[in-house]
Amino acid sequence: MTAAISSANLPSQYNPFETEPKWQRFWEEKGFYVADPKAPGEAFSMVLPPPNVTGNLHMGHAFAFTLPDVVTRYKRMRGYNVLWLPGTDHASIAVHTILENQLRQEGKTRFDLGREAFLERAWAWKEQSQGAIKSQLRRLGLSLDWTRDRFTLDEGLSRAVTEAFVRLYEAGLIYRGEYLVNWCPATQSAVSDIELDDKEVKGHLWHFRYPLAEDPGQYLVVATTRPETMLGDTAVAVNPQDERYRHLIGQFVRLPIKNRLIPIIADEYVDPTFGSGCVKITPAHDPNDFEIGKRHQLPFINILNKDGTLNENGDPFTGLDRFVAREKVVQWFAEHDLLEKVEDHTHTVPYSDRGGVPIEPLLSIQWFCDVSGMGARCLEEEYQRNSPRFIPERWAKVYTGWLEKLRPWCISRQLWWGHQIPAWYPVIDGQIPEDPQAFVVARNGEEALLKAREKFGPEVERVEQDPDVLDTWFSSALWPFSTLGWPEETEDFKRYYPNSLMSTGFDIIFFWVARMAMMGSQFTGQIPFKDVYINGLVRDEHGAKMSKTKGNGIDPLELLDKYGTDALRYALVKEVVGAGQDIRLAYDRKTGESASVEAARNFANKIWNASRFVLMNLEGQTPAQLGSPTPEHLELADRWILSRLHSTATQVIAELEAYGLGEGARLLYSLIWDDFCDWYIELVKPRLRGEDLASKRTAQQVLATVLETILKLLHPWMPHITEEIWQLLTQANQTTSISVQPYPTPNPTWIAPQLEREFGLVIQTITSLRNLRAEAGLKPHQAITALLLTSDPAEQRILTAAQAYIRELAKAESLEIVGSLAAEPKQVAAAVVGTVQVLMPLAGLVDVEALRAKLQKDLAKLEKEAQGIRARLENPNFLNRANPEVVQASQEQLAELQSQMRLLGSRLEKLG
RNA sequence: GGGCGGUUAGCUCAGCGGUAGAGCGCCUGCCUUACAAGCAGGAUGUCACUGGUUCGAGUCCGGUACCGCCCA
Repeated sequence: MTAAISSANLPSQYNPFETEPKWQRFWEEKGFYVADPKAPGEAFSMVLPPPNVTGNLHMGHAFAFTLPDVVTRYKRMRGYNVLWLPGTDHASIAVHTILENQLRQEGKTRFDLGREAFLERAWAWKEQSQGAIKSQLRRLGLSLDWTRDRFTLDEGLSRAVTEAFVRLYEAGLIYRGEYLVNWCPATQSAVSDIELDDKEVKGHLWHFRYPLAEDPGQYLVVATTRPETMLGDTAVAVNPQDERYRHLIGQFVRLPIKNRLIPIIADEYVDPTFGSGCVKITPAHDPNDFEIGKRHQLPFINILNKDGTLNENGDPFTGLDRFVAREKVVQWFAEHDLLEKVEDHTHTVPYSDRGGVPIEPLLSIQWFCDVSGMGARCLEEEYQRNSPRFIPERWAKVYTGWLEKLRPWCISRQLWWGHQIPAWYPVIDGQIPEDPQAFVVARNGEEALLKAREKFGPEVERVEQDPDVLDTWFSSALWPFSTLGWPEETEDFKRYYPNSLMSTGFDIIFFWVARMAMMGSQFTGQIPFKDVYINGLVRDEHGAKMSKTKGNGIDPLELLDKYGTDALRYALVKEVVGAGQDIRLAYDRKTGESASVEAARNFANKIWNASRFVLMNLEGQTPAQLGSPTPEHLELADRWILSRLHSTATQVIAELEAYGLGEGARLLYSLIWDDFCDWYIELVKPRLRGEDLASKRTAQQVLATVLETILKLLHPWMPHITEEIWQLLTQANQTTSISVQPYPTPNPTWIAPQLEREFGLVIQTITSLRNLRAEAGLKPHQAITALLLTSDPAEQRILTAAQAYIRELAKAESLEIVGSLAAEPKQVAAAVVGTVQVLMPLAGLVDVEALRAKLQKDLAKLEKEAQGIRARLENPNFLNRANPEVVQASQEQLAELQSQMRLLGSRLEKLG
């Protein structure tokens, strides 16, 4: 099968659904993207931000993954030794939420099921979701190395997690401690600060009276938004400078309901201007109060159970839900005349991201990681060496800002799906000692038992592993190196670490990027990536953030099914400005159509048809068989398109090097559609049909080389269609792939700005004639007579060289380029380009008024333009202070406008 | 309260010191053997407001308004 035969059969519409799966399979089967650490070339390595195994990919994934694929494909073609490693994340809390919702439908809880059965379900869910995600990643045409696919809970990564935990513990950086954690009563787990979602809530501010112990007729007024917490109050605080209360400091109030004496203490934290200036202190249930409690050695009274009901300390409301208890407390105060007042109060309440309910600060024993040291090292790296480099730069501030106010990282979660904490408690006499510090950390159960007996004596019967799992982000933090085989010093690790690039969203700079940096610096002594490219969000058609709760997501699969992968990829990337800016995706919810993806689909179709034209005219010859065109055979149009090609390639490469992915996409659009299709192909048609075989061959050579270069330039954005056409064009027969061909290297000697300017005159002349035709109401097939009148020898030379083009594209059967007119034509449509008078004599009946109106309109336009420049040139300050070149350019510009106006004026006069 | 984006043609967005562009949509004419998912031609803008810098400001600097995000 030759290309000549197959290209004759090419359909006139590009069908992505036939070609895309074919090439996806081809790429993977042939292993083009399997990294070889032994192969030469500077390493370019990335790990895919692992999608959660929570269902399907959404539009944000499609966007966030296409961007680095453009970079990866470019780097691969540039000869780098590329590794792009895929994987998925177990997403502890998210999967729990899904499974527990399922169980709720069945009227069960995970505790009914038990750990083992629950985990079985989790693994089954993971299989299903992971399968869907992987096939979707493949459908996006991402050039991932699937032989290195990883999952955060797989054996190797779990070993890395255990190793990291043990090493951190041995370095004294992991400890158990009693802290106020953000407790989610819905999921019954601690959540980190950054898993909180603050919501504005309309609530109340209740003002309570706390009677003084020594004088029950007097009382202090405290205000609270959470009345039930008063059951755990252990002090009332005032500002030490506050004259109103200074004399009371050290005295006591009698806490209502509980009838408990609690001290009045002085603390700078209290704002004397807010409310009454008295603050109730509940150290076990408020982060600020916790700090005060520690400063003043107050008792910590926990009143809550883990499910959000009150415990025995909440007596007399033991067993009630926190919100029911709230009402009861208020009622009690009201009944005992201790409720001073109630105000409406809008305040922010922290909600659990996953659980969807207000979190409760709760005193409990958790595992913590002291990240202060690693954080400080990361900060220094960023400040001293700009490492990692953020693109766009402004995100570095978000990163350093967070690192500057690091808190201990609570890494334990009261969940089952995840990496169980590698800590064991000794069982002595059938019991685990109450001391929270009685544990050992080990790599496995056997080691734990040995360590436990060593530490607690031979009476340890057995050990019991901590039931909690680690925060999912703990394993994610190791991702850039755990995926490469760490803690082993593997070949991959040595070759591809640190990663060259991390491409991800701004929303997880804290969750993820900072933690990877910290763990990387801790375990490998290096920041795990050189560059961090931060992409923006895909917003919906109204500019709103897509979210599950709003239900305004746009399904990428729907658009892929409708327009194809290349179209979606191109549509997403071409919207990007610089980097990191959000994009908005046009979308019609009624029809499911997207104008921008459709435009990209049309672009693909345009490329397809231009290629079809080229293939049909190469007579079965490949670019290699045709060879390079010899410079002396090139004509004007050839030199022009080659100049456009090489200058655009130069710009595209500069953009790619600076992560200007959208800009590069737009540059190629213009090169392909405007320059190549609209002008070059049209200009070359007569030569392909003509008798001049040398000219024909040159045209074929230029068409072939330009098309092949364009395909390579565009490949990173639209990998499938470029592969499809490239295979046909080169007759590569699937022996190799365009994706592993060298990226074009522009040759500056082909770039001819002067020639491009001159060609501009030709284009304008043709456009002007077409305009005259249209104004005169001529049918497209009607031939015209054209006169081009200019006294400028340079213009004469250019037009003469291009006269065949003008004849062809303006449908001029007679064309004269003259310095003066022998006889003045009677009725003539006229325009002016440069100093060329473009004249189209019209035979027979013509609407003279229409010709006049057209000339007057053109004149008015010129006059308006001239006025601006004249005003500038009449300003002495401009003449004195502006750059002389600019002044001269303005003068020349005005001179040209004036001569154009003279020419049009004389045309107008001649109309009579 | 602090920080970061954005505001340009009906819509989606480029442009970032020399007097405004693209795609879609709109109007006119075309199924011209690469392409009607197309071709040719055309219309459309106090570049949010406001001071300033400059010979000259969508373009640089300050402020205001509105929209959106992030952190308290």
